[in-house]
Amino acid sequence: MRLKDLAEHLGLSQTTVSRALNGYPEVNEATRRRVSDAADALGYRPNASALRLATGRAGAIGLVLRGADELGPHMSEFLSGVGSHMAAQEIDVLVATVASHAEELAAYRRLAASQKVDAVILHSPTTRDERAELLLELKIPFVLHGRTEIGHPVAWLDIDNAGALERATSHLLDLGHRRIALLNGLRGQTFAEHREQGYCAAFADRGLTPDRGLMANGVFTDEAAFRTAQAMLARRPAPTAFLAGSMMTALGVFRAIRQAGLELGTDVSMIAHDDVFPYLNADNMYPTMSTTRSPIRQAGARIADLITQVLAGKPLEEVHELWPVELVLRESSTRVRE
Amino acid sequence: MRLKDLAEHLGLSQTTVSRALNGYPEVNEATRRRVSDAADALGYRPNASALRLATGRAGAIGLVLRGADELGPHMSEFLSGVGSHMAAQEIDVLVATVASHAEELAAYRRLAASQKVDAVILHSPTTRDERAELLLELKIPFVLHGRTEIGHPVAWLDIDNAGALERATSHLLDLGHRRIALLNGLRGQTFAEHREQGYCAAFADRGLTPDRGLMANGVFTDEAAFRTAQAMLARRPAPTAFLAGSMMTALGVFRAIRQAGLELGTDVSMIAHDDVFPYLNADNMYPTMSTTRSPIRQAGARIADLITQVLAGKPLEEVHELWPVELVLRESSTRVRE
DNA sequence: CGAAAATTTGAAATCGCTTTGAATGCCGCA
DNA sequence: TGCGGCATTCAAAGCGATTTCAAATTTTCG
Repeated sequence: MRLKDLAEHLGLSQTTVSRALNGYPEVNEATRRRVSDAADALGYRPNASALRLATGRAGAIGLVLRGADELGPHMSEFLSGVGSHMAAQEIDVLVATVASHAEELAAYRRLAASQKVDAVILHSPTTRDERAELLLELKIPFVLHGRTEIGHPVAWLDIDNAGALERATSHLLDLGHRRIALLNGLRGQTFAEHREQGYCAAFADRGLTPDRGLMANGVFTDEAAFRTAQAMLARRPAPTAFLAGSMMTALGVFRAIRQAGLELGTDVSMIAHDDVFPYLNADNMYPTMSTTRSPIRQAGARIADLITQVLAGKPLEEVHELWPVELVLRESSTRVRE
Repeated sequence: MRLKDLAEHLGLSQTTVSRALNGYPEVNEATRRRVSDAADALGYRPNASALRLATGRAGAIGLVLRGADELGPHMSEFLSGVGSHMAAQEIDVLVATVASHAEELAAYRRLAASQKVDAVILHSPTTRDERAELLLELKIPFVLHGRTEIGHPVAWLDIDNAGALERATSHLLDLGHRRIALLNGLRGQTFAEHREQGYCAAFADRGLTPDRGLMANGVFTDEAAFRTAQAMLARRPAPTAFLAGSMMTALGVFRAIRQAGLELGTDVSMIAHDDVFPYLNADNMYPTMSTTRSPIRQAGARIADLITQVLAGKPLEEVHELWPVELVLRESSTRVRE
């Protein structure tokens, strides 16, 4: 069913039918009704490629995922947040997966050259993100999930990682902990730097300095966390508290604690960052897990929103959102016990 | 940079340039070289919409995700498997998210009507999957991840869930377990039915009958698993072994076991199904987890492959793959101890 | 050498839509 | 009656690629 068929069926020109369906004012209300009824009845929908070619809009946004390891379970949540908002706008989401940084850059170049997307979502930025610079150069609008420091203004949405870690660390310090291990993300990632800043700030506020040996950078897998935590617990004096970068990290740390013959929430404390996965609930862990909490799905939905604003022409300087992070105290964080 | 521009730049017609780039035989080798060099140098890539319109191929496949709860962490792995293979073919992956079954059907109708995709990947089928029937009716080619029983032949790739559970159950029976709890997926899902069949078959082989009260259906979240396992452990006599439907399920069961004051691998055994997430490793759990193992990422990559075969015209009857599932024995499954 | 065949190139039609610019019909009003 | 103005409708020209069909050039060979 093409526009032409529909037009013939109705005894109208393509022009009129097109206008009727797209809500142009110069078409008779009776005609419009007739057209849109027929379109519904016949299940007409414009051919996407033709529409895109004619309008010059791709009607799609891109999301490039690099290696599942880095993304882990976050992505499906984030994606469903994005998707829910995009569907309403008749914009689809193109997901490309790449293996390396170089491939990722190439992917953006391809997207730009073939004009497959109107904008992209950029995530997991580094402090000075090369991809962001490339996107600016390619003139692909984008919204950044996170922050980066490059010359130009960019649209971004981020959670207050520094604030979250400052509060979490402060809380542990207030409970008397002094040797607090930080299992952070990879060095260079903006969020990891911010978390470190927050962590250090809490110490500094109290005239204390953190132990460098208790600050680790790595991927957020149970395995990496297990190894790191195990090594740290073997030190003397051992840390009395852990700040875990993600729920997967928390699982690994938890395992290390048990294997060391210690008890979480009694001998050792932990606060983990929780992106809120529906299939893994901090509240249902045993003991229940204290967390810094920020739903990643909502962030995805909001970013989708911001993308449409950017595409509508809103100045990038005005598209900045810093979301606060809740500190939810549960059983895993308790007063130090030496 | 349009084809026209490139053609003018080279002093050639669009026809020739197009042919040169698309590998048609009737173009002089010297010309072809000249053209493709220029294309590379200038970074020319055909406009995707125009290309699609002209060729009638959408150059994309669709993947509709319904509610993150059902998918959980599986999807990002699966997706990266799919994506890696599709990128090579210059086919992109369109991900749509929907909230309900009805929305999902509507999404397929939209995809069909607007011809946004050449094919789709259908996953998590029910025994008689309505979506599969719709796709046939809409004449959208698809490959099913899983199996379903509808009138027509469909292309599918599935893992041998029945075989996997039969072996896992048999193993537990051989270890002397008789009260083996099965934490299965939702009723109606094909894989859940298959798993139940395998489970029952193992009992039947030994002239035994499983306890219906130990067969539960639910979503694969730690929370659901925890509740179910907790309830089952409260029964008398209590189950001595668990078959967990996923790694998330395993975490929940594990927690229930500990909370009941029991020890996994000693008092209670468990075998979990492992889809192999890079961020959660059965080998690194404590105790290490016995699993039925089948990497979902590979399945995604292979399905991408099958899609291209189907699009190339391979008869659906010939596109069937049943993947065996490994049974990996580790510390969590031991001889029963009454 | 010259006609036929083979090779190489190009002009124009096509894909299905939007949008420009023109045409039609109808009304009111002088 | 006639004409400007308004409300509607339409024919045709894009959008940027592929592809058909024809033309130009070169090669082959009797």
